[in-house]
Parts: sequence; structure tokens; C-alpha cells
Amino acid sequence: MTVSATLRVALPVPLPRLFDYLPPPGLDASAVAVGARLRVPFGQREVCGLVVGHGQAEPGVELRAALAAPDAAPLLQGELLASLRWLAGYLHAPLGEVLAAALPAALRRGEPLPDIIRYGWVLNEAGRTALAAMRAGKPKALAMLLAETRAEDWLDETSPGWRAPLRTLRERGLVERVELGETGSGSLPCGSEPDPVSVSFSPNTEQQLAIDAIRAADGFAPFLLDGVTGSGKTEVYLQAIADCLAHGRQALVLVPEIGLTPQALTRFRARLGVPVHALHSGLNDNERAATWLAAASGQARVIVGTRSAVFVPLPEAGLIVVDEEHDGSYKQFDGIRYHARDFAIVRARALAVPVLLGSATPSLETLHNARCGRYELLRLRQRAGAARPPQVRVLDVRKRPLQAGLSEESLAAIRAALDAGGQVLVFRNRRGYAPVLLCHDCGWSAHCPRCSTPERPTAMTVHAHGKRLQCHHCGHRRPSPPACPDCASLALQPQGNGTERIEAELQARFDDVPVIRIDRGSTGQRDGLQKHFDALGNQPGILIGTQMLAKGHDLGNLVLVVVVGIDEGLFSADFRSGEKLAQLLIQVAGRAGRAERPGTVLLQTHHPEHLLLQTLVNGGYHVFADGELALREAAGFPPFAHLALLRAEAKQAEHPLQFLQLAKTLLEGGGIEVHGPLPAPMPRRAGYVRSQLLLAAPARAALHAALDAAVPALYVAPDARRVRWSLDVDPLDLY
DNA sequence: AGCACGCCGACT
DNA sequence: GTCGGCGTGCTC
Repeated sequence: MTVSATLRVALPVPLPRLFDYLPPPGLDASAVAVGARLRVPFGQREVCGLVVGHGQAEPGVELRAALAAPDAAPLLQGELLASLRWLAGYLHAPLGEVLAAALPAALRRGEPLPDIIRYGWVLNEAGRTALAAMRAGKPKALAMLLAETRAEDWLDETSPGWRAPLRTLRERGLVERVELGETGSGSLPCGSEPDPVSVSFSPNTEQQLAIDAIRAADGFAPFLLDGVTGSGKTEVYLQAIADCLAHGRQALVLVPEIGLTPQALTRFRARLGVPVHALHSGLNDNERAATWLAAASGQARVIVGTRSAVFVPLPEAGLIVVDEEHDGSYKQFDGIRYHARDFAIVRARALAVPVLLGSATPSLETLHNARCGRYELLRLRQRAGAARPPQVRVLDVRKRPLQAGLSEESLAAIRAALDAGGQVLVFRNRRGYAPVLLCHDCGWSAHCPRCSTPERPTAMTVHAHGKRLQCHHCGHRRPSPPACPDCASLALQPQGNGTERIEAELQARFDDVPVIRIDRGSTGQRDGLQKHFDALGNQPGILIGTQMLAKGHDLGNLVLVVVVGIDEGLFSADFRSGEKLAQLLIQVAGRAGRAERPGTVLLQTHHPEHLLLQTLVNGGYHVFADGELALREAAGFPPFAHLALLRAEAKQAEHPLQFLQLAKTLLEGGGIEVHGPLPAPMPRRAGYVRSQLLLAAPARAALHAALDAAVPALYVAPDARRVRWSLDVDPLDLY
């Protein structure tokens, strides 16, 4: 009897096991490598998985045959495949789902490798002849550019809207399309690569020390580059990347979602003098796949991208940089809940390369690692050039009259800043017109029908100047009622202030300058933000915004920042809320006075004596961090304990509770703490009742041992099919 | 997660 | 008399 060779496949399904298949018809199992994709029949459908091993068919077991193996060579291999296997174990997530998450969407779906030929356009014989006689206009302007061959992607970047005049030229038979080789050979250049700007970068002492330390690194070496806003962290990154390139190696740079701006890329390209491959949400599936493959082939030497870029293959890795390492956008909040910064460190270790974590406000985890000596600390204390740190003042607004949440003193400071020709940023962490709609006669207020429970009503936010109500948790919208539904009174009043209302108030008050609101409601896409900044230029004006404004863009003429409504954040129950607020305040303050003019930051509060504010203002972020770390240690919270959160939700409350109760019995007794099942901090959302189980252990090993033992049983629990459940290892939020 | 099978309510 | 609700079972 013959024993046939089989393929072990990880499929993108939420099942904690692998599946065996016979090779596709006409193909030997040994011809399909580990790490190659495999299209297989699965139940009634067809899915694309990855081969993770080979085996022998057990006698008497009927296996199905795979349909096709689209890849000649493995897509995932070596370090990346090994690191992803480790990640699946760490997250206690099915390998197939982790591997699928690591592949660009186009490849995940099983599509053939994209056409990575680049095309360009150039004038033909007739075009060169006709050029002189053409009359001025867009076709002529384009024709002049096409005197040399220009790549399509180069035209996309430099001449938006070029395709319309191209059509004109093509119809007149003046241009031809040419192949330019593979995408990986460079996304920008071709003909007119911007000259590597010979910028005279003369590092200061601290920058030089940092650069030298990174240069001296041999193999895996984690660094925390701890530098205040404007201290020139980017220059250190650029130098480290340049060194890495000089050694013939690839560099990966991770940036937060909003940090990947066209200017940042232009700066990188100009300074490094090599193509910089960007991976961000603005790319389509084919572009992402092409960039990923360019990294895999080694053609891409510098890859800059957001969270998911941590999954690019780096066959010739030399350096990984994680900018703004404390930023919450590195953690994926659904599906495979990985943390890109943490996985970057895992990869750097496996690749034996340095990893550079940069921040002005390092996460307490990273700071703790630096203090324990696990990471080497590199500090940049000086602001570059003439820039001086902002002056921060805590403004006691108790008993003071407030206009749309702003005190007289703040308004006077705004007036003075504008009169001096400066720009002002008003920071308010609440979107909409007002957070609550209240009936002044009977006390009724508007609550979300899908997110409220009798014990815990969730207010709907007032939008559109009072005309609409919206729930920020589930997106539910409805028009504002004309009268109170309880007592029919017409005295419905928006309570409190959101960015929209502050905008209206400031527009009325400062009608001589532009007043621009920037938040998720006003600014649609990524370039919308930049358009606002461009429109304002260096003119006096007021920007009002939420988190979105806290970082990234330099506003050269910003002289005053007013922070409104931080008091909620001072008393939030979440153990990380203090850290997050401190980071936010420091980042916002860092916006002010980046040029030669020193900036002022006003923090409006009803709790001027609050320890967090006092510590932050008088001592700075590190003194705050010292205190916070001591509190975390005393309370047994990260980084002194390791957490995992098991969440479950369903339309009926009993299913999540039964499921979590079972989980609790499976997890207990392994030397870890199990808290719950407890209602989630947001116990109902979008019609689902939500509960959770919090797991804590002083040592990572105990937590993972308990999870290893319990998680497989969760998949087959009777209630598992009746709830939506998820396991979050190292949760950032406890809700 | 999909997808099929299976057994009970309001419709042409 | 059917169309369709979602409970439960399985996927190499």
C-alpha cells in the first residue's frame, strides 16, 4: 500500500488547528514549499491558505486534494515565518489567521502576484516635432515633461490630474507608453529623481552620542531614543538609516497612522537619496502587494509604513525604527490584536539587528525596560536650533465665567496672540456641538437606545448646532427631538462644549481671522488635514481640534495652545488614563513655539491642584512617569504585571456570562489572578451586552501557560457559538 | 467565519 | 400549502 505525501495547511479560519491536503493534481507534495500559498476546497467553499509543513497520509483517512499552488517560491519564509509562528503562539490566535493578517490583502485572497512592471510615457517622433507648435495649456505642459521618459507613479506624485491631458496627447498620436522594469527598482525616480539634497546636518553632542551608540551596535540591540519635541529625533533616524544603507542593508521605519505625511516622505527621500517605499492606508491592494514584494525581493531598501508594515519581509534587514513608540495606533484593536512596536522588537531580535524606539513621551513599558537595562537609553534634551520650550500655565477656572468652555483669561490670551500675528490652537477632546442634550424642566437627557442600560445610560452627543444627535460609541444618529419626550417642555439645552460649539463661539468672537475646526467630523481624508494647514499658511488664525491635532504637522507660527476640558481624563477609571493624558498634554504642548518664538500653553482645569498636572508642569514627563511607575508597581499593573482580557458579547446577557464562567474555571488554579466575569466598562454597545474576564500574572510565563491550557477548550465550549468572543493579550484598554 | 441542514411561524 | 427564521454541526 502506498503512503502519499501530504501538505499541512494553515487556513484563515478561526479554528485552532491545521488541515492536511493532498497536493494539487499533477503536482508532487515536495514541489510545494513551506510558506507557499495553496488554494484548497474547504467545506462548500474555496479558501487560500499557506503551507506550513509536509506529512504522510494516515492509512484509511480520505484527504481532499488541493486545487492549485499559485506560488513558485514561498511567500513567507525564514525569520518572518518563524516570527509569525511565535506571534500566533503569543496571541493564542490561530496560525492561519495570523499568517493571513501578515500578507497584503491581494495576496491573502490567493490572487497571482501582481504585475510589477512599471510603465512610463514619452513623446514619440511626432510628439517631439509637434511640441514647439503646440499652444500653451495642460497638454503642452505635460508634453514638455514627457520630453524625457516619465514613470506613471512619478507623474501621479508630481503632476496630479496628468491623465486627462495625456488622453489628448494620445489621441493626437504624440506619445507612447514604455516599460520601465520592476516596481521595486524605485517608486519615485526615473529621469528626475530629486537630487540627494546635500543638507548640512551637523548633529549636536547628544545626537552624535546617539548616532555613535547605534553605530556601535552589533546584532540585536534595542534603543530608546527619548527626545523632547523638536530635539531632532528624525535626524538621528536618518543618520542611522543612512548607515544601514551604507552597509547594504534594508531599513524598516514604523510611524503612527497620522505621522505618514507626504512631507515626511519627501524629507526621507531627499535626505537618503534612495527610493523610499511607503505603506499606508492610501494605497490600493495592488500597490501594497507590489511594495511588500519589493521588500521581499530586497529591491526596496527603505520601507516606511504604519502598523501593518511590521509584517514586511526583510531578507537583508539592518535596522528597524519605531517612531512615536508610545502611540496607541500601533495596537490593532480587532481581529489579530497585535502590537506593532512589540512585534518589531521580536523581529529585530530574530533578525539580529538594532531597533530604535523614539518618543518624547515613552510608554511606561518602554521606560521601564530602559530603566531595567533591557534597552539602552539615548536622550536628546535640547531643542534644535533656537527653539525654546513652551511655557506651561495651569489656569484655575473654578467659579470663573466660561464662554463655550473658555475662560476670560484664555480668550484674552487668544486675542493677544492673534494681534501679535500668531496662530492659536484650541484643544478639546470632545467632538460635536455638546456632549449632552438636557431638558432644563424635568432633567431628561438624550441617551443612545443601542448602548444604554438602566444602570448606565450613555449620552448621545449633540451635533449640527443642535439639530442632530449622534452616539460616538456605535454611530447611531437621529434628529434632535423638538420637545422633551418626557414632559413636552421646549427647554432642551445642549450641555457642555464640543469642538463644534467652540468653533461657533470663536468664529463669532474673532471674525477677523480664519477659525478652522479639525476633527473626525470636519476632516474627511488624510490630505484634508494638510489642506487646512496649507490654507492657513502662516497667517494669524485659530485651529480647534481633537487628538488629531496633537502631533505630526509643524505649525511654524503657533504661539499659543489652550487645552480645554481635561478634567474628565484626570479621574478616569482606566489604569492607563493618566499615562495617556500626560502623553497627550506633552504632545499638544510640543506643538507650540517650534520656531524662534517661545510658545505658551494654557491648561484650563477645575482641579489645578491635581497631582498629575502639578507633577507634569513642575517636573515634566519623567517625574510624572516615576510616580506613575511606582503606582503601577504598588497596584500590580503593567509593566509590573502581565494582563490578558477575555471579552465576550451577545444580544442576551446570559451567554457571555456562561462562557466567561467556564473560561474562569478553566483558567483558575494556574497561579494567575482571574477577575470577573465583570460587565465591560461599556456594558452595552450597539445592542450587544458585553462582559469580560481579566487575567493578571506577575510573570509572563504563568499567564501563557494558563492560556495554553485553557484556550483550546474555549473554541469548543457550548456557548462559544452563541457569543462573539476575543482574547486580547497585553490589552491597552480594559474595554 | 461560512455554509448546509433542519425544524417551527406568517405569507403569496 | 411554501419562504425563511436562526440553532447546531462541520470544515483535512
